Amino acid sequence: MQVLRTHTCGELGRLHIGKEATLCGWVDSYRDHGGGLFIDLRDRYGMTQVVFNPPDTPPAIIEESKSLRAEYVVQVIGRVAERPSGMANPKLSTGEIELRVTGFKLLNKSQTPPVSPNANAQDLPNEELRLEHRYLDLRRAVMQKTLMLRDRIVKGMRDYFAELDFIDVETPILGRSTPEGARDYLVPSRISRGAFYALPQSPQLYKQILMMAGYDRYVQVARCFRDEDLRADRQPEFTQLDLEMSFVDADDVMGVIDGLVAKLAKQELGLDVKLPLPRMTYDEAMERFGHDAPDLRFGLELVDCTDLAAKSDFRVFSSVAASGGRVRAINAKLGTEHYSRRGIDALTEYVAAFGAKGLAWFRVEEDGSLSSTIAKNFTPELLKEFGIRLKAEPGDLLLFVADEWKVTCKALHALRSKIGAEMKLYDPRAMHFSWVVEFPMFDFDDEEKRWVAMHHPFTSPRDQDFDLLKGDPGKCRAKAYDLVINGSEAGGGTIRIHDPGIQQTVFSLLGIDEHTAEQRFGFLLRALGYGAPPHGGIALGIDRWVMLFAGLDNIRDCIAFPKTQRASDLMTGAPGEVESKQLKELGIRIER
RNA sequence: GGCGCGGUAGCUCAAUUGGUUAGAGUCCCGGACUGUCGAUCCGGUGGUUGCGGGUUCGAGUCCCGUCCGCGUCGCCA
Repeated sequence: MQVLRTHTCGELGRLHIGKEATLCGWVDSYRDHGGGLFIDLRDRYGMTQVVFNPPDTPPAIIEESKSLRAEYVVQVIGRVAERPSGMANPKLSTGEIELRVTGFKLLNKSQTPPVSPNANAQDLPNEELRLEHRYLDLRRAVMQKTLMLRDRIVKGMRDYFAELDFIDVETPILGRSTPEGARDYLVPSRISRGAFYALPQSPQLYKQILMMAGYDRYVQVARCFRDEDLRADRQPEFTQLDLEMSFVDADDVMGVIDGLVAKLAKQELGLDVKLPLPRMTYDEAMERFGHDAPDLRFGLELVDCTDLAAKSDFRVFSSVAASGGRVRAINAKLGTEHYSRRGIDALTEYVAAFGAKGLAWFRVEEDGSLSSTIAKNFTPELLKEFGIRLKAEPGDLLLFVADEWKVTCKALHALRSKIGAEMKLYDPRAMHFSWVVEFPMFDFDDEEKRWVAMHHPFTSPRDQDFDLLKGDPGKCRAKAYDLVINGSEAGGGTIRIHDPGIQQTVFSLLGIDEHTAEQRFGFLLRALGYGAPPHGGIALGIDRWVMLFAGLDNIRDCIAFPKTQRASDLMTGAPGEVESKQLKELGIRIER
């Protein structure tokens, strides 16, 4: 047969009635009625009911069709026919028609699949099996839907930037290790024995060099690698839409991304996103939400009560206030109904994982008074002040964390997220896009007793903060911006330093002396000395975009061949051992 | 590395306080059936309870260790 198929399983409809068609696909399910047999034939375009029935189908073919099982691959030739009245299936896009078989060929058999491509959500096999037999798992309609969404998102991005004159430039995968930042994946060099390449954590330095080379708008769909522990939204290799622009400030970069967000939100979700996207400074985000990527789909904001706490006789509050810590709270509106004493205990246990030593709480009674096991430590007047500060109304649950600033942020952010989800304070299908800007340049590493770059060492401080570099680095703010979708960091970028002097200053502040800087970044410093344009850019986490656009809660379902929590590939068995000959060539001996 | 959840038939799950021969649905195998679409009906096969040790008259169940998967803290410029 010359033509294996004339149509796909998703395209036949009323228009084709009476025509002959040849379909190929997988047997999704079969229904044997003795005299005749139905199969649902599936490919990535859809499903079509195929009928083996006299008089259309010759007896020999009907006999042959009896051996069909799930996932057999078949070719069927037949006539497209309208289904008998009352027999249409509204669940299928092709449900008004069926293919009445006249010719048939079994293209391949299948063993009984351990992972059923047609399993419904509650009978989904465990993930271990799905990953081991990924070729079967990827046949499932939701997986195909997600990967097709991913394709449209990436294509949408590529088209968008191409229209804006960005050019796609590939950068090396084999690069050089930079000790700052995440752990590198290393690749040993055979030729330079004892030396290693590192897989890129991002194409950061290459894209800056491209700006210095005059390619003023660069874009790349770039694979990135970080050898850190995995999470539901984190894989060791992931994909970024990476871009860089010359002669721009932060507003220009955010403006470009605003346009992309609007385009893709319209294209994929039918949403009209209002531009410009809302912006919030890092300081405001930390104060109101305790996190640099706040979920703005709901309220439940943090409220500072340190001044009131200082006036109480409750030692936990007063001592924290006296020692420079913070007492902050959230008001779970009408939360007493949702959280019993036991429920509050569970919340207390939950925040303990984030370093909070306890969770103080008050219920707001019918008369507006605050009740709690700790209420006796507060005067009625003070309780009233707390109530006013937190806008307390009957039925509300007030939850306090008293600790150093960082702990109150972590614990209350986690608590806010948990309560927001548990009390269903937002529509899970809602989408919220925003920017968080003006991040601190540096974070003080308490263990190593030194400043570390919050973003990366090439980030430019705000113009008005240049003097703070030498005076008070902790107050210095960066030209940095993170794109936040539903409480997830969906992208981040900065305007870079283009002045070699400032770059040196930042290096020395980070404890990178001239010699080390020369060794690691000499090429960048030299390039800065040959007419580097002001430049900046951003990288968007494509896997996360797909996850959020698809409404999924884990990133593995957005990646065709993901890794497990132990960073292994259950299908191929990677990482695997290698021949001793290979190790010998590389001069590597394994310690056991 | 820490904490938590899970691992029982090919698959999804159940199994009371430690107690008879570890069950159900589905898949698979055989049979019946001319319109189903989660087809239906009848019959049947199928088990190293992840692995190793221990306690016990007796372990899927309790204890110790270990492997694997998931979530999370640390980590992730």
